Amino acid sequence: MHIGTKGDYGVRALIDLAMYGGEGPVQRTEIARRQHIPDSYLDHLLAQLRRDGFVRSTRGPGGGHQLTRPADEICLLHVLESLEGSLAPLPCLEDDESGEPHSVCAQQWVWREIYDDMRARLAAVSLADLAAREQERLRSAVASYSI
Amino acid sequence: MHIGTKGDYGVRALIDLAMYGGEGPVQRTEIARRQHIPDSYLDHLLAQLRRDGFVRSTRGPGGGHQLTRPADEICLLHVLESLEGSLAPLPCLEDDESGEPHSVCAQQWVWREIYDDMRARLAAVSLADLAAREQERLRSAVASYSI
DNA sequence: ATGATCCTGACTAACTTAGTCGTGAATTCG
DNA sequence: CGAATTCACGACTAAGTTAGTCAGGATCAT
Repeated sequence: MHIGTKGDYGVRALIDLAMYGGEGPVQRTEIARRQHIPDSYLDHLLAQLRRDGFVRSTRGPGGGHQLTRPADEICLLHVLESLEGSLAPLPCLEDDESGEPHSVCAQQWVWREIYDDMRARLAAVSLADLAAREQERLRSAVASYSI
Repeated sequence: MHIGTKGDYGVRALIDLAMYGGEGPVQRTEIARRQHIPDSYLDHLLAQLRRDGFVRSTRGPGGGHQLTRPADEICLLHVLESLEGSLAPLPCLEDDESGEPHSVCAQQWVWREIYDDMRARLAAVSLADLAAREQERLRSAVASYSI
């Protein structure tokens, strides 16, 4: 695995929707501005997230993007796998549906546990959790300004 | 992180040395043949492992490569970090000596635990452990042939 | 209709990966 | 010594990935 800007930006976009999406659709340009993401790139990330059913979009004036489910029902694991593809650190751990058994490699047994544990931890974190942390981070940043 | 052929081949080369290096130096071409690694590529990997003090090489006829320490004193973590560079899944977790504090990202707190856990597990596995597993794998492969 | 907004695919530059190849340097043996 | 053997090192390359940009089309509220 390796979380690049896709995973970083994409997750932040969803956190943004979790935080500001209460009052109807949020526009892409607004997310891009708030999260410092290139607008044209965010476009692609939202398209991917829509394909995988995390967001719903409406066009036309007043349109924008919304989460399809409550933020506490969306887990980080699924979001990252949507944005980045498989998170497997070794090709031989990839879970492909083709049924082809991947070749065994010398370190497989070590990484199997690490990978399973990683996925379990990521599955235990929801967008709501991330949004709460972000909220707290913003609060403390403002506090430190006002000192 | 992402373990590519560097990490796979390099570790297998060291396992090979752990298994067959008891009787003096092992030649690169011999490792390459046994482990199915392109000879000229293995060259680079051994160079890296030598730079980081995992193997010692001697030239000339009868020369080859040897582990610098007993196989149970070399852990997988250090070997992989030598071959692949930092295993951090996010740039913000990279431990650089420059002292520059990397930017914080939204998911950092989740990955911090995962990364620490991963490193601990990799540090707990030695080349001797890997060699023992490989020995067992070979044994059972031979056994299944003779049925 | 029109203007806001999302949607899609083509394109690109920089970087990484997985090597190959050629030459040089050290060591041993006859 | 000199030839054979083995490692040592750097230049080069092809393919794939990443991180975008850009142009044009589709959809919808008003």
